[in-house]
Amino acid sequence: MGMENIPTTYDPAQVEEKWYRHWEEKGFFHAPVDEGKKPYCIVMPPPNVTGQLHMGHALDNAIQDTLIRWRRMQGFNTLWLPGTDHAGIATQAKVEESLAAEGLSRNVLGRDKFLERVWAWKERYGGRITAQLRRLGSSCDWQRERFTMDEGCSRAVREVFVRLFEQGLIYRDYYITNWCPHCHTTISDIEVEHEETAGHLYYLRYPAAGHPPQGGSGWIEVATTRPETILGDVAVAVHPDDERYRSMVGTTVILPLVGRELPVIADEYVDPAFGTGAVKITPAHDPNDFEVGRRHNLPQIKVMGEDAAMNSDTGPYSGLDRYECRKRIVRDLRDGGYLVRIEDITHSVGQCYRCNTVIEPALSRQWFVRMKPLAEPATLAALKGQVTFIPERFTRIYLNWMENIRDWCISRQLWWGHRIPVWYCAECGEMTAAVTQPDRCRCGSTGLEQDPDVLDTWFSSGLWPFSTLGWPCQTAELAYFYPTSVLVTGRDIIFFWVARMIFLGLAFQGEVPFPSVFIHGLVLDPLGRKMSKSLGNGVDPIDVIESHGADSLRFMLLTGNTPGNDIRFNFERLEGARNFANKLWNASRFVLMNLEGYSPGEETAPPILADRWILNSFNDTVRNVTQSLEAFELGEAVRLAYEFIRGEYCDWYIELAKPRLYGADPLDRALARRVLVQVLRGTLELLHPFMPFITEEIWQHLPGAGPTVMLAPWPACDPELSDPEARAKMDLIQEVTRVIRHLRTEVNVPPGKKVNVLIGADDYQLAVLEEGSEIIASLAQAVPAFSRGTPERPEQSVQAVAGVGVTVVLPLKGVLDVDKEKARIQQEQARLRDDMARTRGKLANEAFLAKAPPAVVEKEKGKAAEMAAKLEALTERLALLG
RNA sequence: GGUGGCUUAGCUCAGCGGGAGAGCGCCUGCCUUACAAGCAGGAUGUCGUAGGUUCAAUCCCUACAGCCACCACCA
Repeated sequence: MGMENIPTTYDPAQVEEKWYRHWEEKGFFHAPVDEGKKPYCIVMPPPNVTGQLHMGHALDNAIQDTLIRWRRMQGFNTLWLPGTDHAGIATQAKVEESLAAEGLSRNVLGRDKFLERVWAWKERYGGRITAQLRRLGSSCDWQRERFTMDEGCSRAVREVFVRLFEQGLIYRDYYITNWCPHCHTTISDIEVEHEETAGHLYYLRYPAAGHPPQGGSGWIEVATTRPETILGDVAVAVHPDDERYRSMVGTTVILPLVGRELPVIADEYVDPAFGTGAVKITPAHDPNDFEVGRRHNLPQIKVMGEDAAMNSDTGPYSGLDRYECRKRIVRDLRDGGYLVRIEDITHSVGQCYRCNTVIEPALSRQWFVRMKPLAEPATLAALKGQVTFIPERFTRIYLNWMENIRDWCISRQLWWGHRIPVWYCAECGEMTAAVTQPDRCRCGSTGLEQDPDVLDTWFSSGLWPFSTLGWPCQTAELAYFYPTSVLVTGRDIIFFWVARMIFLGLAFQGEVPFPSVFIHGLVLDPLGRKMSKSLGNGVDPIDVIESHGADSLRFMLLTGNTPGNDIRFNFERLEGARNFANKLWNASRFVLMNLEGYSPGEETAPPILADRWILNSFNDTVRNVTQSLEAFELGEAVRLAYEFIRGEYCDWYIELAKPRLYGADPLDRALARRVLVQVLRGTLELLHPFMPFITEEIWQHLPGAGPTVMLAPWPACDPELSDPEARAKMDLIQEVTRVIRHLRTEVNVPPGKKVNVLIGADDYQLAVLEEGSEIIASLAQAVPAFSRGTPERPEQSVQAVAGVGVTVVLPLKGVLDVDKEKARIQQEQARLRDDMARTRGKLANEAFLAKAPPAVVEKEKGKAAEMAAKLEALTERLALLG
């Protein structure tokens, strides 16, 4: 390979596509079942099938790909299972929009034709996001790609529905649900976003019917934010203990404008301190009123239709939009003398999470999942540690939600989705739930009609960890890969998705779908705002890949933040990442340029200090990176690798190698080359999970490369390479080098000019520095000489002599006083021994072992081991000091 | 109303019981035969406030303040 052809700047565009194609074509992503190997599996959170990649996806997938690539190199049989979601409301809305542009609507087309259009839409845009995921470098098993509405997943959906139905865990009921007047469907509680909104509180006076009771005022005053709903009022409620209204309970009042007589009832729900302490009750249009209505057996009067326009039962208001009606009602109430006053108020108003339309609570017949029996095992699983959230605080959030969970409304008045597998008999009215369409009803009638509604999108994604592995068939994949190893997702969908996968996994597989849930934050814009279409502040990952490369994007997203925390998109850091890739590129160029005639097996001299030092450092890095990955600290892992490459390999080792490469000793030259290559190769392997493309490109250029770095064994920590002595010596040599460099600038010695240096040191240091004198000479442009002991009045010597530009007399700060240093170490050792005794005592204490959770015991053990290691290091250090 | 998070160098953020750090920016000097997307050197911090625990606290505990997020049925 001619290195002259390797350009001095790294160009991602030249290599990314090439390698991705290579990997995919060679089948490196594919994971067949192999009982001889340990499985490691992640199911990808399925993005919207017709969506486009955004930064959230980029972060999510960068994390997953890093974990997957790392485990794959560790020798696990690694399956990253990709797929897409049909995204009911979102996709249907998009297609409806495009129809509207043609002057069409879904109702004009009819259900079948409309669905054809959606499928065509899916065909057209369905490949876009998966192509974009490839550009990120995602090493998923595309041969196993799934879609929530493919045959297998649909089968699983029907199976789950029918089984839950048969267990009585799915029921159909008239209930008040969140109606989106724009999307024309019910949505579940978590799909409603509450926003603080400025509104008005209208105080209205309802006159008493007949003669006012003794002591009464002749009317009752209620407060409402939605005056148009008075048309559906059926009662006025007060708190049972409220003295002000006690005499009125049981009497009736007249509903203004309508004239209906309403009973005054007592119910604990009313807060006497709010408004007037009297509440108008509208069971068909408010969830609380609905409950009150049920308790008191009140009628439910609907006053609005699907568009949230007033219905035909509202007389003069019929046909008016709800807000238009509000204005009219207020005017009419004022004219009639019923309006007492209007107050400004800010209150939280529910909006549809898709279209931001204000939700109208509405009464309708819907399907629900009974949550209590499903939530209990899911709660227990988290309490018992069968599912662990990373970071841990999300466990509480999850538990909190699970414990207060309400029944899940799963029916949607949409067409795009899994149609509810229930058929109604025209003859007897019987409902039949079935996996496949039944021929006839139990009564014998063939007049069956399927429920028109479809299921909530999250119903099918909730089955994702097992439906994608073949369930309900007991496939080899299911047995082998379930439960999966970890779930990686954003904290915004813990409720929507994670919780549902957990309880459905427990219900149908008897096991949690994953032992760990790794939660990451949102990617915010550079100013810390959420990226959104309406703000137009989104950054397109594909643009970034094109300008800076996928590796840089991944590096930027993975560094400098911690699990669960939001991350700001930051162009400076992106450039930093690109610069780092370039640094890596050039360091590699340097190595490759110096390999002319190199053969891996050639004879070398025994390692010298510099080699021992870099190998020790590399070994430490391997250990620390691996440990960080095991703790899901990806940012820390990549930072460690970064610091090793920049701070040690590039800044020092390469510089140390230069004179050796150009020198006369062939054995030493061979040694330097060998170590340069060995460490570079290992570093590329460590970095590969984070920056797959550039590492593959360089790795392939190294002598003895295999088919792919993807399948190279993950670097192992090698006790043979551990060499604290070399580290200690190099620390001293580096310190001296830095001090000389500093003094050179202080006294303005021109860069190329050599200086004579006189260094005072103790015996131990003298030995070390003499060993390192060549290093100091070349890296500090100095001619070092050493003297025993501290030079007198060192600073003055520096000034006086350096002014001439020839000799620098150098004191070594701090390290000179060996006795002091020894004392310090001994003191620390004593403290460590103390701590260790305490920890060991704890670990020997049976009461502690019995009571403490396993995690705590493990932590204590870890601490003990850590202290032992520290102690050992200190002992070595002490020995070095003589 | 409830819960959680954040507050560390000019900016963006790591760290987290015994040395206060990185990147960018800034200052000085360098195109030194891998890299100016670079090299060498440098300046910069009462680690939000007040208490407490500890031999030792930026890190643990308590309270407070400011910002942010989530949850909640305020009519």
